[in-house]
Amino acid sequence: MSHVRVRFAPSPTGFFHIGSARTALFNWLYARHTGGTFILRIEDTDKERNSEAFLTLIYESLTWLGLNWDEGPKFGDNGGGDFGPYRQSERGQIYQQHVEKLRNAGRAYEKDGAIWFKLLGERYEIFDEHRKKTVEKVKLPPVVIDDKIRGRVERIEDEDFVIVRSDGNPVFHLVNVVDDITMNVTHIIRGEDHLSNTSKHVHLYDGFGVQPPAFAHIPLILKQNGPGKMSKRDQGALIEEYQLRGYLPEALVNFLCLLGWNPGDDREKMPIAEIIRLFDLPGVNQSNARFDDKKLAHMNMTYLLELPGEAFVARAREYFQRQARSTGSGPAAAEAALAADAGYFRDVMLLSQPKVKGIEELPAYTGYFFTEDFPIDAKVRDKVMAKGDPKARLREVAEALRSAEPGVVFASDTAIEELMKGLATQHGLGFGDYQAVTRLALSGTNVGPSITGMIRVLGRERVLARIERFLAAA
RNA sequence: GCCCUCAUCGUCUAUCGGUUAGGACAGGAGAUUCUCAAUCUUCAAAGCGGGGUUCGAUUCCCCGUGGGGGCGCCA
Repeated sequence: MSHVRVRFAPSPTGFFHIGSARTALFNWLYARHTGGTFILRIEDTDKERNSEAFLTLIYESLTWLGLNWDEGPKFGDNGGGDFGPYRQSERGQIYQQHVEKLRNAGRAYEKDGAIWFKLLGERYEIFDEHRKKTVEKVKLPPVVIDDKIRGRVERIEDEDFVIVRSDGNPVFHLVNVVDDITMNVTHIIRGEDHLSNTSKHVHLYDGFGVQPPAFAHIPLILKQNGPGKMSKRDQGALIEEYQLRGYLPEALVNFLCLLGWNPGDDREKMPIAEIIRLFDLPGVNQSNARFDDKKLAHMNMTYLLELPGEAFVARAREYFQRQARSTGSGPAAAEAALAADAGYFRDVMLLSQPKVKGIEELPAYTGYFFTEDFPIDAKVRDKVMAKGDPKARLREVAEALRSAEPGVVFASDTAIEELMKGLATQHGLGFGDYQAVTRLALSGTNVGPSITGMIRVLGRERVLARIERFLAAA
């Protein structure tokens, strides 16, 4: 166990989003890399906007991403620790004591019912153009921050600031610093949006007579379209959304690692253990990164392709179950799939695994497997039926399949392939002449898994019935 | 307006003074395949501008420009 102690300190005032997740991830990676401690602290001092639902969402999202915390609120196997409580709403006493300390040291005073932190230096008044009011400033040398990512940063803090609101509630800057002191946090890894606050925090540390911890300000994630940083309202910003869409958490984590960090070479898809081994603060980029959902989707696909078949089937089933509970057009199709024989469902999913880019494509991609009432794509039909004599080809396929040994032919893709290729050579035609129309009759479309696999999985009864029906209608 | 910060293909990025500036996603073309994907090959695509320092700057420094963040009794 190293002495490194880092924390992720979200506030439960909204959905858990990509930016927060990456901040959590980088803290977690650093803790795991150094063998240190990863602390989860809940900054729920904003009584107006807090909610238990959002709190639970934080726990669930972190857990889904695999970012387990060593200290913090209890949730599953996570949490515990000797530096609690880990929710700021339960730490009122601690803050009060620390405010007293500041007052006794002459570093805090009351004004307008609130308590202010007192900067030490020569005072003067000046009109602030931006805020349209006269403010009292303090002459002070710049605060120097030796940031682990950005290097030396200087900023002058020249105004006293509120640390306890007039309603008695302590302010973020105060509680943040007090918690980091009392929880022995050694490295503060947070978004660059806090860089300007850091001068306040350093003064606060000084007020408590404590050496500030190391700071590491990571760049922000920008929204993929339009100006500004990514916020909870942006398309694709919510972690929960990816979970719901059947994304693999390891893919999302891998993608997030690469947004602002890289191993120093060309590798992108990497096991988390390797990332932990290589991750370090100086390796984090300094410039903001734009979120790219296409690249995320690609990363997800590569993970999906490598997923063991049974795991893929389990994920698929989970997704269909969620669809069945949802509203809209999804439930009926999903229920049909879930109502099917488990072995059949499994075969269909295994057949589809190498073909889809994401779990979320599965319902649409496999729909015709689970209903006899599937639509026929008119455009595809017109195209397929236009050349040659597809009906004759289809009759040949049906006849050959009917008279074939079911236990042998329908059990093997290669047997089906040989059967169809045999027909093709026998009639001096190509495999495609048989494939296209058979696919149309069986699925109503020209997109799908291999025709041989499709025939094998659908099975003799369905295949023959579908072809018969198709021929009758055509 | 003030303060902080950043700057390589459309996007994510490699390069720690000397490279034909590399990779990935997205895009184009081709190959392969039973469709569609995947895969493989391939094409196009970048050092923001101006000054310095240096034998030599994408790389170091300065100025500008542009992006981002902050300037709450929000966190």
